[in-house]
Amino acid sequence: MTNTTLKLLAQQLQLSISTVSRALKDHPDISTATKEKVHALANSLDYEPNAYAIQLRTQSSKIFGVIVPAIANLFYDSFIAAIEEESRKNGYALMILQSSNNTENELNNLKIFRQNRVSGVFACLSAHTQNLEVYEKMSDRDIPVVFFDIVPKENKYTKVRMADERCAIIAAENIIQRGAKRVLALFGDPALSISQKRKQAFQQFMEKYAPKTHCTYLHTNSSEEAQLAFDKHLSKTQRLDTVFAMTDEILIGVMKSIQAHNIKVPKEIGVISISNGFIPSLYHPNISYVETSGFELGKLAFVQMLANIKGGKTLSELTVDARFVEGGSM
Amino acid sequence: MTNTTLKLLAQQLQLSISTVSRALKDHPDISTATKEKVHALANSLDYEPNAYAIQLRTQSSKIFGVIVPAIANLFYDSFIAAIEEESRKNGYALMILQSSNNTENELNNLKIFRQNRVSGVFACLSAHTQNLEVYEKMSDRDIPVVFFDIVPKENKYTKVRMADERCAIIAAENIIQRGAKRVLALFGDPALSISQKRKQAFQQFMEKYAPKTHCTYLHTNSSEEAQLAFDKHLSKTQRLDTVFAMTDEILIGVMKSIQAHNIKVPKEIGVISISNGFIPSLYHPNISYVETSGFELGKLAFVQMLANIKGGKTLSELTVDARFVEGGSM
DNA sequence: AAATTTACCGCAATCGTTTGCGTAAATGGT
DNA sequence: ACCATTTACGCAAACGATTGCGGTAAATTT
Repeated sequence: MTNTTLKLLAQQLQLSISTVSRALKDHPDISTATKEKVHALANSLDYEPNAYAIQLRTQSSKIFGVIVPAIANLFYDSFIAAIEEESRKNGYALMILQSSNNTENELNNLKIFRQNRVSGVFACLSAHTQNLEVYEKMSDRDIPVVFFDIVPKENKYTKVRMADERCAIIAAENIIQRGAKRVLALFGDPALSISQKRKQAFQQFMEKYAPKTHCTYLHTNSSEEAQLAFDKHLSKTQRLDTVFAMTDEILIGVMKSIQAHNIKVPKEIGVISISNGFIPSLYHPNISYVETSGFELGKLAFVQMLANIKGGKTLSELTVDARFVEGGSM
Repeated sequence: MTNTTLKLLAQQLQLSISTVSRALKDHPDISTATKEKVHALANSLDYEPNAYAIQLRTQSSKIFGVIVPAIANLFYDSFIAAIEEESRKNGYALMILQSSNNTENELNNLKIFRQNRVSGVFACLSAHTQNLEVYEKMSDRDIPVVFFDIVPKENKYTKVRMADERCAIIAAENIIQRGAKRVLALFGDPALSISQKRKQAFQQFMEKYAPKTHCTYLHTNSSEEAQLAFDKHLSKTQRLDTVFAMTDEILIGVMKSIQAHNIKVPKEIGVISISNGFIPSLYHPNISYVETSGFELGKLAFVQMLANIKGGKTLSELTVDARFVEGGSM
C-alpha cells in the first residue's frame, strides 16, 4: 500500500502541496474551512509525515543516541529508562547502541549516530577509551555530547556522574559508626578511575577518622574473583567484622561466600556496598548500601542535554548526590 | 561547521554529483583514477552520507524498532542485547522504546516507528493489550512485525516465544525425579496467558506422572507476595520439601524467606525455577533452573525478521527450546 | 469609484542522494 | 579509415516536506 503524502492529499483536495502542509500545521494563512477539509482527509487516509523528509529539510532529527557499555546492566538500564521517559515527553526518540566496552564498537556507533544526524549523544566511555578525537568530531558537527558515569577528565566536556568520592566516604562513615575493627574493602578494576577515586576517598577517610581500624584493600575484576578473595581472606584472618563492596558485582561474590559459610549477617559480619539497590534487596537481611541511582543520573543528563541544545554550550560537571540506605546488614 | 556533501566533493573535484556518488560506491562505470581521487578527498573531508537523504530516496531506513514493557529487566535486556548484536552485524541500528506495560505508550511508540519508517519492529505486547489494529497498520505499511515473548494468539502474525509448556514440564520432571512429596508451586499473575500455560502444563504433568505427590498451587504478583505466600505456607504445613518458582521475581521472594528462616538448600528444601540464569547464580548453592534465554530468543527473532524482510511474508510461530541447568539446589 | 488592505493560496527552490538514460571520447576490429 | 563497442562521465528527475516570496480575488477604506 502506498504511503499517503502531502502530494496525494493535495491532489485529492485540488490544493497545492504548500497549502496542505500549512493547513496541517495550523498556519494562520489558511482558512478554517480548508484546514478542516485537510485534516479530515489526512485523518481518514492516515497521513503520517515522513520523518526523513522533514529531517532532510530541517536538519534536525528528534533522535538522541545513547552509548552504553552494556544494555544488560542494572545501572545502565535505569539510566536508559530515565532518559527514555524524558525523551518521550519531549518528543524525542532514542537510539541505543552498546559498545561492549570495546573502543572499536564505540567508534562505529558514533559513526551511525553521525550518519543519522542525531540531535545529541549520551555517552558512557568504554573502559579503556583514551582517544577522544571522535567526540570532537561530534562537536564539529554541532552534535552535543553529554558524558555520563565513565567520563573524560578534561573540563571542556559536559558530563554528569555519580559523586564517587562521596559514596565511598558515606560508606566509610557508616563503617566507623558501626565500630568496625577489622574491615575488608573490595574495589573493582584498578585501571578504572572510578575504582581509584572510590578507593582513595575511602582509604583517606578511614585513615583520618579511624586510624586504629585495620583495613585490607583488594581489587577484583569479577564476582568470582571477589568470592575467592573473600574466601581466602576469611580463612587466614581472624575476626573480620565488616566487608565493603564497591559494586554489585563484588557484593554478589561476597554474598555467595557468606551464604556458603553460613555466616550470620549482621551478627558475625557487617556488609555494606555501593549499588542502585536492586541486588542488596535480594538478600535477607537486606544489605545496607550507598545509593547510586542510574535513574537520577539519567534525569540529570537529560536536563544537561536540553540545556546544551537550547542554550548553546554549557560545559560543566554535575554530580548526583549519594545517600545511605539502611538495610539490616550493619 | 558545514557538513560535507556529495555536492561539495563534486565542486572541489570538478566532477558531477552522480560521478562522485558512483565513485564512492565503487560503481564499474567509474575509472580507477577518479575513484581514488574521490575517496581521498572524501576521507580527508570526513564525508559521511546523510542517512535521511538516503532513506528518502531509497525508502529503507536500516533501523529496527523494538518495543519492550521495560528496559530495566534482565530478560528483555538479554533479548535486546542479542538483536543489537545481530543488527550491528547486518548494518542496522536499533530504536528502543518501552511501553511500561501501557497500551497508550505502545501506540505512541508504534507511531514513532512508522514516522521513522523503520525497516521492522520487534514487539512484545503490553500485558493487557487486546486491540491489534495498530499492528495491522504496520503491515499495511509493509513494515514487518516480529512478536516476541508476549505474543498474540492469532496465527497470522510472526512470533517467537519461549516454549512455556516445555519449561514447566521440565521443571516438573526434575521435581519428580527428586522424589518430592510435598511441593509448593508458585506462579505469576493469573491473568497472563504465560502463567496459565505454565501452570496448566505443570499441573497436568504432575497429576499424570506423580499423582501421589502433594502439590499446592499459588499465584503471586510480586516478590513480596511470593515471600509472604511462602512464609505462610511454611508455617502451616509440615514437611514442605520442594518449591517451584515460575519467575525470577517469585524466586527472589522465596529465597528471602529461605534465608530469613535459615533453611538449608537442598537438604531441607529443594528449589527450582524458570529463569535466564542470572538470579539463580546469586545464591549458594546456585539454584537449579530451567533456562529461558532472552539471548537465544533474540537471535531467533532476528532470523525471523530477516526472513520476513527478504522473502516476503513468513507467518509462523517459533519457540526456543528450554533446557535444565543444574545448580545445587535440588 | 478608485485605492488600499486583508485573506488565502500557489510557485519554486531546497535539503542530499540515487539512478535511468544520454553522449562524447577512447578503443577495437577488419 | 570506417563503423561498432566500450569506457567514463554528466543531466535531470525523483524522494517528501518546508518556506520565502509573490499573486489574485474579495473586503474594506476614503
